[in-house]
Amino acid sequence: MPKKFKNTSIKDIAKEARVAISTVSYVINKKDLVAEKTKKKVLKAIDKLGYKPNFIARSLRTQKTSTIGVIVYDISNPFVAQIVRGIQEVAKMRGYIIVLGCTFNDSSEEESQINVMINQFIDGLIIISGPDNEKIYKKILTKKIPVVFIDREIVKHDIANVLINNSLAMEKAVDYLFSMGHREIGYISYPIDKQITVRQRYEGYIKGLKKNNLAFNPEYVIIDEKFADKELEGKDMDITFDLMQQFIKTKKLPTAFITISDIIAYGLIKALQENNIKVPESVSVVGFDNIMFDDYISPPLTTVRQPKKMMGITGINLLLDIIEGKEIENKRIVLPTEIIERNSVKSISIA
Amino acid sequence: MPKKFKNTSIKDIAKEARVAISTVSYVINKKDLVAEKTKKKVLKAIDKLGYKPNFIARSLRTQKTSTIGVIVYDISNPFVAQIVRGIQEVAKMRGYIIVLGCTFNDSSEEESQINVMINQFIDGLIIISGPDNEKIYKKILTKKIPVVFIDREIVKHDIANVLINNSLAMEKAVDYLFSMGHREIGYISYPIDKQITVRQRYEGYIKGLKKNNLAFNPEYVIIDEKFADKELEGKDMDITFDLMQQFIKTKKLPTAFITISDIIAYGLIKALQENNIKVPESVSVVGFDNIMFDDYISPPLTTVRQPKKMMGITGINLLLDIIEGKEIENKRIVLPTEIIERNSVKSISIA
DNA sequence: TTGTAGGCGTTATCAC
DNA sequence: GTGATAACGCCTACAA
Repeated sequence: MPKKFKNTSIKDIAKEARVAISTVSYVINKKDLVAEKTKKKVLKAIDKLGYKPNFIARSLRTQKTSTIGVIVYDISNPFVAQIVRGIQEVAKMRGYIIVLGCTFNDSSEEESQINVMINQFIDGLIIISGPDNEKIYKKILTKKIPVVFIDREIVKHDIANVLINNSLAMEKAVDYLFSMGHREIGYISYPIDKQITVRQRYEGYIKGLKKNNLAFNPEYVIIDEKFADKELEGKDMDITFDLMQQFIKTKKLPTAFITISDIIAYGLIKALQENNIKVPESVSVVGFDNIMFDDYISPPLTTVRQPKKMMGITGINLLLDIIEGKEIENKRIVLPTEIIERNSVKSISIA
Repeated sequence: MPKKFKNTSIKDIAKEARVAISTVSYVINKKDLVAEKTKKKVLKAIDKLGYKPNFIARSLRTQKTSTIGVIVYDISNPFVAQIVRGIQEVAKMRGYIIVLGCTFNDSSEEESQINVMINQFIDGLIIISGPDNEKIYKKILTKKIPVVFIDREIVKHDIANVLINNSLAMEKAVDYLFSMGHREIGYISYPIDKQITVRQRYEGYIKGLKKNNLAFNPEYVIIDEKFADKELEGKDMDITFDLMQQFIKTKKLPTAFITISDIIAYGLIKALQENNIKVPESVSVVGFDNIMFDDYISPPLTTVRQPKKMMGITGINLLLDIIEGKEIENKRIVLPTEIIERNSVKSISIA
């Protein structure tokens, strides 16, 4: 065992400054309760001994840790990294510390991580995406721990959310493609039964089709269980690529595809190009998320922007407001999306 | 204030099971010290009341938190995200929790983050990249807190590192380009005076040039202060793009560029293409890192692979070994790199 | 304005 | 094998 260096404690300061322990505590916390003269003495002692209050002891005493847990499914996904970034920034600003947990979309892993965190060392929790999990929602409700979910809608319970309008976003994507003359619009998605978010997007797609009097063609939609495989880390691109290689060989292509993530769009585009199908000349594609590489692939990707960083910022602010007992007017915050036009969609003339 | 739910404590269990507090503690920790019968009683009580030991109290008592801090400069950078991922995986396996801090390459921010963490609530620290900072090294040394740096070499002090051989990696990149017939090799990098790592790469570049009897042409190297601007989040691509737009207008291009990161390479390629300069037909480019998008840009990027996840895994294992007092044979671990050939480099015939 | 003392939930050291 | 009790470092009544 590496010998733990005995840190100077409030006691040492008291001795050094020749005051009572509580006096030291007062100057640290309630700055104005102590006479100027004693205060100075204490401060000097603190400085001299390089004293720093002990987080752990303080937490034990106050039952607050100023620590908030963040559960994500994959920190190396640019979409979530961007959200975490937003969280991190305001957490720091508001004096909180971030504890990170990755689940890799494994529900049992998620449960265990949340359990560890909830277990009294966290003031609040932010959970980003991931499959629906009723068990966890129940737990959170009974434990009464402050939680906000980002990009994961909980409909049945009164739990705080920050979201986008997934259905509407997709509907608008269809509208957009329609307005560009597309009449055969494909769709690539994760399985829709595991996550409400994903299901809502699909519903938006269907709705958009209907609204524009487009026939729904199941041939054009690719929804595959492989996407749900938790072993495949960040491999959505590769999965899509493989799926499309297959698709191209056996089926007729629509004139455009909508995907539920930019990463999937990347895989799609690559597969298309590898088969000498030009994007956007032969088939258009619109992604989802607007991650920072969209400008740098070719063609630059037209996509639905999610306000990632803002989702993080909004989420943590909401959470901290709850923790700090502020009045919350709205526990379900919906942020706007928009279509970012780049060059992966071509307008086609209507025959 | 949301009323904190009083959690069941070891005391409650003791009462419920009609044994002493210490007995409960024994069954939790030293499983074999207690008679089978009492053990069962206790376990039953624990189960009944849903008791979970309190991390904070335990930490206060044992002076260990099973928490390790990870300081990164930008969590949304795919290179660091991948390292963090490796860290996260083994941390979980070995029973530790990760606390994340982002510095955005701001040294004073880094100092403050490290200070907060060192401040008694962390068993050890991993620091990923970032500019050299003598002050921090001193601090770490005096505090005697277990630390390992990843991708950031500390030469003057006896501090644990996991690294690649930056110089050699670059040298090999030059060799590679040379072997493909290139004689004019440009170089794009962060300022070399802020980070040893970056400087070493530059030295490797120079060395590679010399070794192959290539003249060093300062016209071909782009090293710009803009890269050091901490305000520009994940904007290396954009910075490079702008820099190159300028470069292309005013200077003669080499036949190939080496960059110190794939992200920079992306910006470079885009600028080239925007100016109708074909990659790799007119100029070749080799990146650095091998991030997961390299296969999906066009042309797919030839690059120097860093074993990112393995760097994370190695780093955390080293750290935990130190924390747990294991014998360390080597505090400076160098991991191998390799060139990944894709399609951004063209072999040119030698006139 | 300052000092005393109890307790947050554990673990560890003693006795018994 | 089990039970009492003192710490870990801090905060906060309450008393002085």
